[in-house]
Amino acid sequence: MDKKQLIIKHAADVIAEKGYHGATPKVIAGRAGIAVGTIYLYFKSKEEILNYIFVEEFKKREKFLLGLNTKDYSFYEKLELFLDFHFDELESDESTGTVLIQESTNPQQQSLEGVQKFLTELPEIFADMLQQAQNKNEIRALDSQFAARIIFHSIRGAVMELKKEAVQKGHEDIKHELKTFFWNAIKKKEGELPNENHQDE
Amino acid sequence: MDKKQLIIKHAADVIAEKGYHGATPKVIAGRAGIAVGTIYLYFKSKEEILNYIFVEEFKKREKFLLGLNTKDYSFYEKLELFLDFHFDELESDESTGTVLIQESTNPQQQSLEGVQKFLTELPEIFADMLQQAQNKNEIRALDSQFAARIIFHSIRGAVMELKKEAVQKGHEDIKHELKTFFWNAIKKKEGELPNENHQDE
Amino acid sequence: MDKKQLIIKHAADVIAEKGYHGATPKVIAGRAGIAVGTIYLYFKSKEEILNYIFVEEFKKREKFLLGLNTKDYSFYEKLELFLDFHFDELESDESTGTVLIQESTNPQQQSLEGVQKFLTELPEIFADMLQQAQNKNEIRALDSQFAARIIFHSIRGAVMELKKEAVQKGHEDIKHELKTFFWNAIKKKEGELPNENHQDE
Amino acid sequence: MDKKQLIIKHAADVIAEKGYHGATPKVIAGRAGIAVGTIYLYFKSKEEILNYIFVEEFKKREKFLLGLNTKDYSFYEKLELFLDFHFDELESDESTGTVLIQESTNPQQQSLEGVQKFLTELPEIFADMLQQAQNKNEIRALDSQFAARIIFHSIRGAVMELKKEAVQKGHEDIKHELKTFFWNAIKKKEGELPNENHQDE
DNA sequence: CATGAATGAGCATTCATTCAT
DNA sequence: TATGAATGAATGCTCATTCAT
Repeated sequence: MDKKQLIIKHAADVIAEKGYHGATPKVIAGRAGIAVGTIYLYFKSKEEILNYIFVEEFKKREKFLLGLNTKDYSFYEKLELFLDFHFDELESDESTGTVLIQESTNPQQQSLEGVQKFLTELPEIFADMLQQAQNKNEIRALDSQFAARIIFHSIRGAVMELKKEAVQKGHEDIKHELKTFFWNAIKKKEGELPNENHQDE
Repeated sequence: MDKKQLIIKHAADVIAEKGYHGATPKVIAGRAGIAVGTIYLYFKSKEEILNYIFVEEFKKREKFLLGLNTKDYSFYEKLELFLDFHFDELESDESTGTVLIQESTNPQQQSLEGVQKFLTELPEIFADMLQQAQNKNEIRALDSQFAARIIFHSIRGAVMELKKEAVQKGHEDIKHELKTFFWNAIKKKEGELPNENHQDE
Repeated sequence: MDKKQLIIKHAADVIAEKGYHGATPKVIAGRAGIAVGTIYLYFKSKEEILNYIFVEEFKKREKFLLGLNTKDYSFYEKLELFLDFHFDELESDESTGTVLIQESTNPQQQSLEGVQKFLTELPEIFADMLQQAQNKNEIRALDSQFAARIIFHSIRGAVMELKKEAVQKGHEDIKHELKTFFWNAIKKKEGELPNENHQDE
Repeated sequence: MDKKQLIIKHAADVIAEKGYHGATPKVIAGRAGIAVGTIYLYFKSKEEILNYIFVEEFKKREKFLLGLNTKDYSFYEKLELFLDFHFDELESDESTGTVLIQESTNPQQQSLEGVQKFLTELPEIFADMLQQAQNKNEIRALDSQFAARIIFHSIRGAVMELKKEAVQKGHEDIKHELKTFFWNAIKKKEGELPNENHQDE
């Protein structure tokens, strides 16, 4: 197995478990069954490990999202496919998902190139998709930038919850719930805000 | 001036800026214009400062939410009032809001009583409100626990974004956008999921 | 009650219990029911408290020993009276005795005037007594300086033991054992205890 | 060179000189010519260093004393051999001896396994030897437990004195004085030192 | 390539002492 | 006198990083 991937894998495990600061190179090396020094043959610093994780995961999602745009999907289909992709990723590698969510909130980590990309470029692509959907009249009028971020962070939140509740509910149910939730939030059609209704009365 | 509040205030500032680990007692004391030792006159440990912040903020929100339930508001009104309250809090004390969002994701902090309350009891109260709204037929059928958490974390996410973009958009606009978003996501009435529509075609 | 004595009393208690370094002014003040600042009205420093204890206890013993020399006792009688005096002191104020033994071994404390006196002048007086006894042919030939110190430290050791064993044996028994032990060690030739001789006469 | 022994050696030096509390890891490391962190590669804490010293020295003495019992020595010979052994140890490593005596009186250190063993098990073995000697009629009737402790602590005291007086008197003289002192204190009846008897034969 | 002992700046915390009240 | 909140130097210990083997 590629040693760089071996390190990344165990680093993600330990960071997910103990947080970035609790994850010492010694512990990561121990888990990976290698020497501390070996980590520094593949990464310049501990920070770079985290950065690498974010860069890799960003690339995967970016590629997928850009790929979606080349095909002739409705926005709802895109949303669905992206959520499926996202959840599949999380299922296949739980700790990496946790790390993405956990460590992106830390201000000291937000200067990392990978974290920054993950946090700004990904919602950006998503916002573009929302804007196109709006142009095509597939969804209601909304601030696409803002809505993209709400959705992006809601997914983060949903994932956080999933860790906690020892999964009473299956991933499938949660995905469905999320899709419905978001679709209702952004879809075209009926319904003004109730207080506008109130004002009519 | 109350020294405990002085410490809390500057601790929140520094934690918001540098993260919990970057916020050393030395720096906090420096900002507050007091000696390091003084911190430990009011708090048993650095951890206790963070915990205190969470406990206090939890109490405020709990009180407000429980207060809402005693009055005869529609769910939409409740949602609106809570968002108003929440955003007002954040506006009046930006760093505390940042801390709440930032530090609640760290696994090492999640064992703190205050963090735990904030992360579990608050969505719980919110879930109760959603459940009642469902019973009264105010909103569509949904998993109230899960929806509560999506909303809760979306607010967290929205707040995170607000910090970043040097507020191109005003709080008022964001509040309105969020209200609309959530209300559409959960309101009664029209509209099945589009793919169900597709299947009909 | 004299406040200086009040402080000394509780300081001795705490030092006996936790050692000099474990005895913080805060704890001492707490036990004495006074404020920390008050201690510093009566003592220049924490070190001075310890010094004061040693000086006071040294004075008591010095006075007693010098007093013995003015009277016409046999050496055995003197030894007996001194042991009685010493044990009586310990019984009436256990923690002070513990402090004397405990803290005199610490090299950082040995520069204190009081500790130094206790550790050097007291055995010196005792050595003089031994020397006189030798001159009068009451005891065997020995190095009086050295013997004085052996005896002095044996008493310290005996006292240390007394603390530990929850006193299975009474003070009286221990005193008798010590007297016999020392007397045999230094007496002229074989023979009975001198006061047994006296009783015979 | 073994680094654990290097640390122990310099730790003992510094503790002997400044006491346990004055011996900071920084100073110990400085003396040993290593970094502070290196200490913690070999010892879990500063306390463990002290404990290790006591455990090691206890083992040495225990082994020697138990070894004596397997051979057919008279008690006087045993006493003599033990004193010789003890003083040889002290001569070859002065600071360790000082530490044993100095730090065993501190109540906070007395909970350490090694200190406890040194202070209770060693006199216990000695007491057994005294009891056997009594049974064989080699020495007078006495409380073997108590006498063992007097002797044990007298040796401690004698050692303490030795440090101080810049050794006016040689170790040999002191050993002889101690042997005579103890032998007189415990021997059967009047009489000469046993080895003088031996020489007579 | 791989190792892991060694490093030392930096951390959270304590506590003897002061001083305005 | 008496107070006790405030101080900040100093403590024991950790951990990201290096480098000789």
